[in-house]
Formats: sequence, C-alpha cells, structure tokens
Amino acid sequence: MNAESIYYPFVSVDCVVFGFDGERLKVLLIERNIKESDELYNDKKLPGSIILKDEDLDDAAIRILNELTGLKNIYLSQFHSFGSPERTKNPRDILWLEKTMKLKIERIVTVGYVALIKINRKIQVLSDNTETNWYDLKEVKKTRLAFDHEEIIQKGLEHIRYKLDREPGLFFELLPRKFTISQLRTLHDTMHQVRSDIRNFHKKVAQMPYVVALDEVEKNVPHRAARLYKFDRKKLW
Amino acid sequence: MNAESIYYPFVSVDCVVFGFDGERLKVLLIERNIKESDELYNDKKLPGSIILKDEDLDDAAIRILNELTGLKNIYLSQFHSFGSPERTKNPRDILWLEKTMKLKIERIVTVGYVALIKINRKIQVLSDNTETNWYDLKEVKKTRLAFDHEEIIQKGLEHIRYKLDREPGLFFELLPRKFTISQLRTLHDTMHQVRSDIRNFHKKVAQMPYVVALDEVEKNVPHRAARLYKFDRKKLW
DNA sequence: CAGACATATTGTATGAAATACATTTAGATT
DNA sequence: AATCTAAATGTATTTCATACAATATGTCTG
Repeated sequence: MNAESIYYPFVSVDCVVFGFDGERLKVLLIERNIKESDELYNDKKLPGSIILKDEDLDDAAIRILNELTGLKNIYLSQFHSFGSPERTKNPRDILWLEKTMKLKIERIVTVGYVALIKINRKIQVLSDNTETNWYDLKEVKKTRLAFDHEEIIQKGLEHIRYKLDREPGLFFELLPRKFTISQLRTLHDTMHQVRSDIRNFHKKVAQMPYVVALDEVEKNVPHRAARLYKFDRKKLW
Repeated sequence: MNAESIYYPFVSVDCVVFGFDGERLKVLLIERNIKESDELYNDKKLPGSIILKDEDLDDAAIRILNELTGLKNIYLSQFHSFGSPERTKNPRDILWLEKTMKLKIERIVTVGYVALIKINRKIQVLSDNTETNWYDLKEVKKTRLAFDHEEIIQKGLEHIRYKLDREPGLFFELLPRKFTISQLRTLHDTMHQVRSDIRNFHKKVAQMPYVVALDEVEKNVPHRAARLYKFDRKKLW
C-alpha cells in the first residue's frame, strides 16, 4: 500500500427516521428539487450530511436529527454502511451534489442510522426552505428517491425489526406517551408483518410489567373508549 | 454546508475472522512490530486495509481475506462502522500508520466485517513477512491490540451470535466438513454462552434435515468413536 | 329512549416446543 | 476380564404459542 493508491471518499451519515401515526409506519423524507436545463425534477431524499471534522458518526446522526426536528434524545441505531462506487453515479445526483456542496464529488461512503420518533413531536425547523414530510412506508416504493436511499430505507427497516425483537422498549419510542393496546397491536403487527389474535395479544401485554394501565380512557371516539396505558421504563428489565 | 467545512477521512475495512478448533473460538490477528526509539513494541491487529478507488466495501473485505488466506468464497457479513476521531489518536498507532502508509493520517473511518473460516483451511501467504496467528477469543482481552480493535472484535462477536440465530447454516462455515455432534454442540454452546443438555441437543439435531449422518466414525480417539455428520446445504430451507 | 352500531374486553382448550433428568452402549486401555 | 471414557438414547413435565367467540361499553340514529 503506497500513498498514491489510497483513496479518500467523503463519509456521510443518512438517517432513516421512522414514525407511526396509529395506522401506518411512516418515514421522514426531504423534498429535493433539481433544475435540469428547463425541467424541474422533484424527488425525495433521506435526511443526511457529510460528517464534520472531529465528529463521531453517532454525533453526526444526532446533529442531523437535531437540525431537522429540534429534538434531542432521539433513539438512534447504526445499521449498515453503503459504499458502492455506483451509488453516486446518477447524473441527477451528481448535479445536485455539485450545486449543494459546490464541489465535485467522486464518491460518498454513507453510514445508515435508524431513528425512532413520536410522530406528533416533529418540529419543522429546517434552516433552508426545503420541505420535510412523512411518507407511508408502502408508498416509498412508488416514490422517486435520491441515490440508493430506497435500499437504505429497506435495510433500515429490517434492522429496526430486528432491534424491536430484542428491545421491546423501542415500540414506545414510536407511540404517544399514552396509548391504547390497540395502537400497540397495530404497531406490533405492522412491524412484524403479521395479524395477531387480539385476545392472545392482550394476554401478552398483560405479562409485560412495563406496560401499565392508567385510570384514563381515550376521548372523542364514536364508540366505547379504550383504556390508556403508559410505558414505564424502570420496570423494563 | 460549504466546501471548506467538509471533511475527507480515510475509509478502511477491518475483518474479524473467526475460527473454531473444536474446543474454543479463535480470532485471526496479525503481528505488529513498532520501533519506538530503542524499544521494539509488539501488539496485534485485525486484518484490514484502506479501500481502493472504485472498490466497494464488500469487495475490499473479500480482497483483504484473499490476500491473507488465499481463500475465496468466505462467509462475510458487515456489522458496524467505527468513526470516532479518537480511534486514531494513539501515538503508537500514528507512528505505525506513518511508517506503513507513508502518509500523515488524520482520521480513519473503518467498516467492520465478520468472516467465518474453517480453521484448518488457513493458508499463510502474506506478501510481507508479517505473521498471522489464531488467538483464543478469551485471551484477546489480555492481548495488546491496535487502535480500537478490541471493541471491533467485541461488536463482531455480538453480530455473529445474532447471525447464527437466524442462519443456522453458518455454524458449518466453522466446522470441518465432517464433524461430530459433540463438536457441533461445543460450538453452539460457546457461541450462545450456554451449557446445553446433551440429550436435548441430539434431539434438536435430529430435527435438522440438513445435518446428515455419514457411514463413518471419527478415528484415533481413546474411547468409543462418535459418528460423523456432514452439512447438506440443499436441505437447508 | 330503544335499537343499531362500533370497538373494547375477556377465558379456555389444544398442540408444539423447551426443559429436566440417568442409564446403557461401544470401543480403547490395562 | 475389568475398567475407563465418551457416545447414544427416551420419557415426563412445563412452558409457550395458537385457535377460537361471546359479552361489555359507549356512541349514534330515528
């Protein structure tokens, strides 16, 4: 190995931010508009950024999310790095990078993180005027995405499914502070791609000491109101 | 984000190569000798390399292993990237990098891969005269390691434990082509940090269609010889 | 206010899988 | 022939996952 043969790519961090609206799993995407000669081309991208000097990967992910939402203490988990030389070969992406970075990019190795946030907590505070929106995960396949972000989202989803298996406390990062068993079940079933039996699900929840019933029911529903529960992290292990 | 504020670290790939000698889990480490003024300092490092121009991360890992062992078709799985600015701050590591790379290194983001190989297949063909050896995983904690390689090994171990849960076929990457139930059990128990019941283990193996008995027993043992088995990948799913 | 409607809540029976546990067998050694 | 070492094997118990439907509680409508 000599000095000439080694190679410096850029290193970036991209975040797959998941949310849950009570019905469906959502992912946070940023609008991207590219002027191509006369045409305006629109697609979406993951929130991400080149890492800064002296910035750890985890810190970069924390920074990206904070810049995006204003929130701190978001659940984050690194899942995979993507470094194919092909991933930055799309002319549209090259054009966008040149305009945004003012720099000719040869290659970007990106580190993928998954983030979980309560969907109602998202605060729109992007410094530039780009728009950020939640998209149904199922729609994503039909949406035009930058770079290999579709692949990144897919891998991120697999990762968070795996993490949810091992850390059941993570479900509650996605649910509102007070939630119904039914919401928890919909989330669980969506994540695991199953249709669980409602009675068996109640039984299972009853065995989770960290899901505690409140003396409260949901409001403004046109039928019998469901009891509300909260997550008690202290009782998790 | 402007051109001045962005930052190019090096990107490398490090491989945590696991082997199993029938008794214990082993990891492949490369001797590293550093001349410090008068003293010769010795420690170990993971096999790894800066990625080449136009080389995908997976391809870099494949190349590293091929250069190290001459083998192809080795099981490989990416598990985590490490990018702390602190990881290349040890003066000893800086010295070694300058001597080896002939270049002042500021920072290296490394992508960790786990590899599994049959321990008897390792072929020593390193171009330089560095020595490569297997080390007991339990000894590793007592061994001086370069950079943050101890942390990388630890994370790699957790990763491969997880992978073994989901892909039982991976056990057979570590075992000889013909193996006994006892070897499989020792490996299984080592990986899962349990002591399984021998009768229940036999039962479990009997339910694995992909573990097929041979008309052969082990040789040169001072007691009743155990039956040999082989792995039949075609019967895996 | 009675009936219709929507979702919430609850228990039992069955089968599958994991666990606990000890004796006999086969070959090598003396 | 006796001893040693590890291999091979079966049953009973418990735990966990699954299948399955009726009743309760509140809202809404005419």
